Amino acid sequence: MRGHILVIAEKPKAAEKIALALGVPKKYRKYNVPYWVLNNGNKIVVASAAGHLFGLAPKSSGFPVFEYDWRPLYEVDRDSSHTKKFIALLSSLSKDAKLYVNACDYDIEGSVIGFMIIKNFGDLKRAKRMVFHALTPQELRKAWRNLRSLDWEMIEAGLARHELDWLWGINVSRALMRAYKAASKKNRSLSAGRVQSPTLNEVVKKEIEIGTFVPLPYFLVTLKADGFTLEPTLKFNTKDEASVWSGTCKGKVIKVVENEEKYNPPHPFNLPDLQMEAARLYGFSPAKTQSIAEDLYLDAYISYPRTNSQKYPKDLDYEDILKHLMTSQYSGLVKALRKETKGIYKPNNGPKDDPAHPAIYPTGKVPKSLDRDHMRVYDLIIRRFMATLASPSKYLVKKVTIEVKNKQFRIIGKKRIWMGWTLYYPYSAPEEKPFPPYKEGDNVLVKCSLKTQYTKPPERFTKAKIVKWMEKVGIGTEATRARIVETLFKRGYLKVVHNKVYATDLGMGVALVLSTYFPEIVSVELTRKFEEEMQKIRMGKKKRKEVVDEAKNVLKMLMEKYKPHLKEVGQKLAQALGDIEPESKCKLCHREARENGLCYLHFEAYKNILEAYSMWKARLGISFKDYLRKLSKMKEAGIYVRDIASGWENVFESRESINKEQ
DNA sequence: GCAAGGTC
Repeated sequence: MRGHILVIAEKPKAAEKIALALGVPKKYRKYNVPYWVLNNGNKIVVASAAGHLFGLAPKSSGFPVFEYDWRPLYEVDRDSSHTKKFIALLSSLSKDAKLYVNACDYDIEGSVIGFMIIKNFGDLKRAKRMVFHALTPQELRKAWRNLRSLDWEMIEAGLARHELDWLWGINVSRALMRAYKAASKKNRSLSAGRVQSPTLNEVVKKEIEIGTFVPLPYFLVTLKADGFTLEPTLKFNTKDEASVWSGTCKGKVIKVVENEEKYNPPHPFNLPDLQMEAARLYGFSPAKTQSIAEDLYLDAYISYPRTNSQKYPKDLDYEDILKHLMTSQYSGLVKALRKETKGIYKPNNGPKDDPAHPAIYPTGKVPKSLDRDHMRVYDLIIRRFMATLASPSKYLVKKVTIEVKNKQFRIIGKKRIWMGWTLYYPYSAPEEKPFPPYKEGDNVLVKCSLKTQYTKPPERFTKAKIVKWMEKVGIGTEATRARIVETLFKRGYLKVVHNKVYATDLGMGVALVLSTYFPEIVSVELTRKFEEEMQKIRMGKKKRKEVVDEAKNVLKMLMEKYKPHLKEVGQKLAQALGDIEPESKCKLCHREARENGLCYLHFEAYKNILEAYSMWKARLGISFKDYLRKLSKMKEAGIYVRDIASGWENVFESRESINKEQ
């Protein structure tokens, strides 16, 4: 192995593609890890990492802690024992190499992964960076001809990202644990971080909103003709306004338009879209879908799933994939697709992109047997793939405009006249609606019905919706979001009932403590700030040390301010976990009383009840007592609102207060 | 023991 060039990829799949692009490689195995050797004038050895092989570890168990080391990941993290054999191989292949090429993904993490390997086992003075944005042979050969010097700014930015997350995460987590231990004498894993804490805070905000929600009454008038509902329905604040629309009225058809509407195929799957669909159709959590997709990937049934892209690779051989699928249960659909496209495949690529990986597609390898859940995800991917290549679906749409009391309403009928992509992926096909039988000039009898309705609280999160929210606000990555949501459950901050997410007392307590003492960490802005700092380092405008020192100073200051409150914070957390009782209890629950003898949740509900009454009185003319009676039984009303409403006389003891409110 | 980020 003397004098070879060692090329380091981020993962085995990429290593293989690089090796195949650079020549005719021979595949070897050592420590059960594959690597490739080829000769194109130089002896080239292509091997790979498996993501990060090194991680940060504290130098002490103190608090706060600002000293850390880079250590092999398998020493630091129990779940990373598989990285040991990669380290062993890379260490062995690094001996006597004349050049080291970092060929990991071209992003700050890839720069760190390759850098740590070369730093530990090779020689940074004889190192180069290979820069490519797709794993196609052309792109890889071009990158090989244009090897760059080591990308120090990217490396520094990546190292800083690790250090900042570590400093914030470990210190704030320890702050929580120290406080809890001081109050309860118990050890318990508590945590906080740049991504998990804003996520927790968002769920807690919604929990409080739902729990203290007071519905407002309004009046809804629905118009119907021959069983068809007219759009829109009418909303009124008072019964008087609504009563104009009652009984049977005359309507006249003033316009009938029939035309064809086209619906384009869906976009190729990225991971968030796949997770949403699996959640919608099968109730799978994002973590479950991701883990299944990873299994399918490792068995080579589908392409790399941890992607945000909605675009297939430019040179993807669609016919080749379909040809293989002919031997599967999908052969009927493949035939139909070939027929309608005449073999010309133009995917409906979406707008989202990912520098490292294309959208998810099936490789064509047909699984022999899959369990039910794997089959469901595989089926979604196959069908979605075919649908993206198919033609738009067509619907005949009949829009009838009916005038009633000088106001225009519509009835819309929809009939599918061309299946198009909905044949392959029926799960998001637009719904058919019966055709209204009217023609222009028809007189129709319209029946009005009046209903009292109540506004609804915001919808609860599902796990999939949390992941979607994280994506929307730009925190976490494809690979980490679902995992971080699971962390919140593992900590006992969140729980799930019938697929809906609830914040626990502990979760609410932690969110409250963090918002009070470490507001930065519950804000998505911390991620923005990190990103700006990384950008500055990459542009050479700032040094890693400056950025890290600034963070250390901010944290030192926050911890100094926090320390005097350690005891009360600990008590709060211990109360939330039921380890200790509060000194003065809320009149309605086990929580600590704050105002009017109520905890902060019941007090918030109390305020909302008082505030909403004027609206109820104006709209329904209801007495305060009846208002409370009604609220106590409404499912739309928050749980704390119902507690207050049904316990009002015990809590406030008097009709006097009731009369006063009237 | 605690983060977030890669990937087996």
